[in-house]
Amino acid sequence: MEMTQGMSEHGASGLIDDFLGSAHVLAAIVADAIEAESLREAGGIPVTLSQLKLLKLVSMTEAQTISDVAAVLGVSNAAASKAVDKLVRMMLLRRSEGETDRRSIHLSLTEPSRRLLAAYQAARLRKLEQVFGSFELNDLRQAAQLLDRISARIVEQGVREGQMCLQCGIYFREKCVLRELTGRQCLFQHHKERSGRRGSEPAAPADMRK
Amino acid sequence: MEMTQGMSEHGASGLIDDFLGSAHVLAAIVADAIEAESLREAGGIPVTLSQLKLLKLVSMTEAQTISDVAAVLGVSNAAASKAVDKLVRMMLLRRSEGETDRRSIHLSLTEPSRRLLAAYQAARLRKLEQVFGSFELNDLRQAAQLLDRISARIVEQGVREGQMCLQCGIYFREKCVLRELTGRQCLFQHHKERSGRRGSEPAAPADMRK
DNA sequence: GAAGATTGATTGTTCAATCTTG
DNA sequence: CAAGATTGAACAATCAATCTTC
Repeated sequence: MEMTQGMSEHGASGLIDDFLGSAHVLAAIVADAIEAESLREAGGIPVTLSQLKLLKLVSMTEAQTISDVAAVLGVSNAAASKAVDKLVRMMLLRRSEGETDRRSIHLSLTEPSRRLLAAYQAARLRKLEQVFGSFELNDLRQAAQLLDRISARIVEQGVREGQMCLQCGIYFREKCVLRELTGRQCLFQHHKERSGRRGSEPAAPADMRK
Repeated sequence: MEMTQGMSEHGASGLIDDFLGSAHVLAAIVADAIEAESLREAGGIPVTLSQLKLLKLVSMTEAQTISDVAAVLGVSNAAASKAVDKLVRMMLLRRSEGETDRRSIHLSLTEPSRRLLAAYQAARLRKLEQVFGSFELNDLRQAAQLLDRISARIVEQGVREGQMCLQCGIYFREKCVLRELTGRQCLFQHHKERSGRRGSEPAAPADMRK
């Protein structure tokens, strides 16, 4: 029974485990007590976090292929197709054929989903202010930087090439450090570029994330 | 095309979103590229992360009720029961009736699962050394502290009382700051106390985490 | 023929109901 | 009858196969 101690001498391994544990716990609690809870408070229609993610994606990019949706949601094409279908039946998404390519799809929000999204954002903002009011922005900035550097390092080291980054979860980011540090492409960005290039609609989501 | 800036006026909300995004991304990447990947490298039997979690729990606490297993895994009792059943069929767990209370269950590892766990731990340690070799332990310590304080604050603020903490994921912690800061109980700890009290076995897992 | 989306079969999850022991 | 564990029905995820449009 060796494999007892810590990483190098002693302590290091325990420290790293603590660090990883802290990051995991924070992520889990945020998802549960901030995101999902805000969603519940947004009231009305019961919607899962993964469904919200889809709605948010649509509001931000006017997504036009199921594959992109799937990648951003982190699920299979099949699952994305079914998820979209369900939201359409719930009247939270509008689905129309692509204009230039009839294989692809154009998704847009409906009034109810716009309201839902806005209510969620408001509830979330309230919670975040309560929680983060007492922390130093500088500390947060610094910590975020460290986390990003670690993420980047893991990706550099460990992930086989040719894969896009799709770890954003619900946090689509204009300025993604992973992207910058690793040169890895991200489907959110990828889609924004593509849909930007063909200026079919102004689309102006304008409500999220400000 | 605005949607660039941030929270209240400018900056704060964007910063917090970035921070939360960084934490989420790190957690996701660690799960994918460290934990799951180490598990794949451990080779032999294909086991999911959630199954590993169960094995690890057993190795650390000699778990004795399905409900505890369920809570720590973060799934329902039904799912836990089925998961245990499957691992038993795969010969990775031994299940016997409780000694004092025949309703409950006593779980223990088998030789193959012991080997699997050890291989996983070794692969994981290798990866962690590669990844974290270049970071300052002090920065990690400090960041972990900040993360913990934020988690604790969210729990204080947002979570309805009477719930246990079960957010550890795969990171069972002897010294959980959430527990200390919030007084909230944790099932891992809870079980350790209980099983410590009835000294039925030395059990000495002793191999994990030290 | 290849890219996109959908459908069918399997697996894993939940909730509700049931069975067993205390 | 309460606490524990299991079983059955319903729902979402996956992979493989299919259908449609380019």
